[in-house]
Amino acid sequence: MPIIMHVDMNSYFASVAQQLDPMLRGKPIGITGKRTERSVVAAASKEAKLLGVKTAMSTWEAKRICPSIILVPGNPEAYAEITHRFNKIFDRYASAVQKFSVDESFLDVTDTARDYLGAIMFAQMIKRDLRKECGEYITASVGIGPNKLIAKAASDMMKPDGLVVVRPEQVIPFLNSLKLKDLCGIGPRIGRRLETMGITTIQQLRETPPVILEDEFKSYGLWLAEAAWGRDASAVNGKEEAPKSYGHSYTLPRDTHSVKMIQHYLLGLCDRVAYRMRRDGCAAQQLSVYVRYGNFSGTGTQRRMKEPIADGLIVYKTAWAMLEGLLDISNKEIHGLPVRLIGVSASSLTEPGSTPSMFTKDRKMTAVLRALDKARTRHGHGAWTRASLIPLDLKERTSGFAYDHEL
DNA sequence: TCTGGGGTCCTAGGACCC
DNA sequence: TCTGGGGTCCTAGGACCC
Repeated sequence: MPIIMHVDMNSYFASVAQQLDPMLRGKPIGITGKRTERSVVAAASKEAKLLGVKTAMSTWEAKRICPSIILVPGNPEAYAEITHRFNKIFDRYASAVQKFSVDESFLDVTDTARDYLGAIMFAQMIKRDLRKECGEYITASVGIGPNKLIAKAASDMMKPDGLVVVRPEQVIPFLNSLKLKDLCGIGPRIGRRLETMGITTIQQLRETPPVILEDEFKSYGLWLAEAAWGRDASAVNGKEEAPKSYGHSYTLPRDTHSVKMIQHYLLGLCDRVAYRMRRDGCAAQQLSVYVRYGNFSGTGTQRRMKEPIADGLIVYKTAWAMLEGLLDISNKEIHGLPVRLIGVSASSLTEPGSTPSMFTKDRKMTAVLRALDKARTRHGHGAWTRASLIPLDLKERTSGFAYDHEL
């Protein structure tokens, strides 16, 4: 029987901010995107949580509930650095480590810890190493169980800095103490659908014949039936998988009917997507665009490429043609609902490292892109920007809009 | 001026081909 | 009374996770 550990960093982004900046320690802080307006709290410090701030709450509401909150823009480089450090710690204790997100990992300690007592010791050693090597403010909640599903639910039970162990014989009583939504995989929609079927507890889910669940949820129903018993056969996958898509989206500074404004931000998004593809030596065979309107409804479309693309301008021209088909446009104005957010995503990627000449036929352009990419690799995304992105940038700034000019 | 931004996987239905 | 059937590609949309 496997022994799996799930390590979940507590208030991760906020903890990193407090670790790096002593002025933020002991204070209610919220981490936002690069912009604080029209954004949400990606992570709240424990002080902010005590005052009622929750993850994913709009910054607007967070400020209303907790006027003393300090909003801090995220610092992706710092997270990557600390994530790298704790991954090195995990490698010491586990035969396989699977990164579940930037702040969560699964560890297979079956062969290294040997038994649950050994796993508990490992968990304590990992916590000690984390403090020592990542900082006093970086703490984690650890769950230990016979599979990923149980380990993950266990780590959620005690926060912050918790350690919860669920031995195989304790799985059923443990599950019976949880709510349906505590299982990773049962979100609000599935939860509501189960409720309309009269299933409100994990116990009831377990007593429901799998075939009924399969009828309602297709193959997902069979997964639900297994999950109700605390079964999860998926292994800890230690291999680093190449991304399957690269996407960026952006909520505009204000809802708009302006074609120009949308084209402006779209070009920035496409440039970023294309840059990441070139950096990783791949190209897109499928492109998706997405629009969210002012009333939060949305629509999208995707298109197969005749040949793989990785040039920002080509990505942009394609994406705009697709977006144009989605929007009702005449006289450079969009009709109907104003646009709130636009997004672009590149998928069906070619094998990394397989891109011959960056998929642009123009050799001069290839050389230009290569030089520009080099500058970004060395000096960051702000190293250069397209001239066409500047006018609106200045206009935005003089009109008092705070917005990310790196776009 | 309530509701971000990054991903993954699955299903359904139509087109198309043999 | 009528409609083939199976596989694959493509697009749209929905669900989940952090």
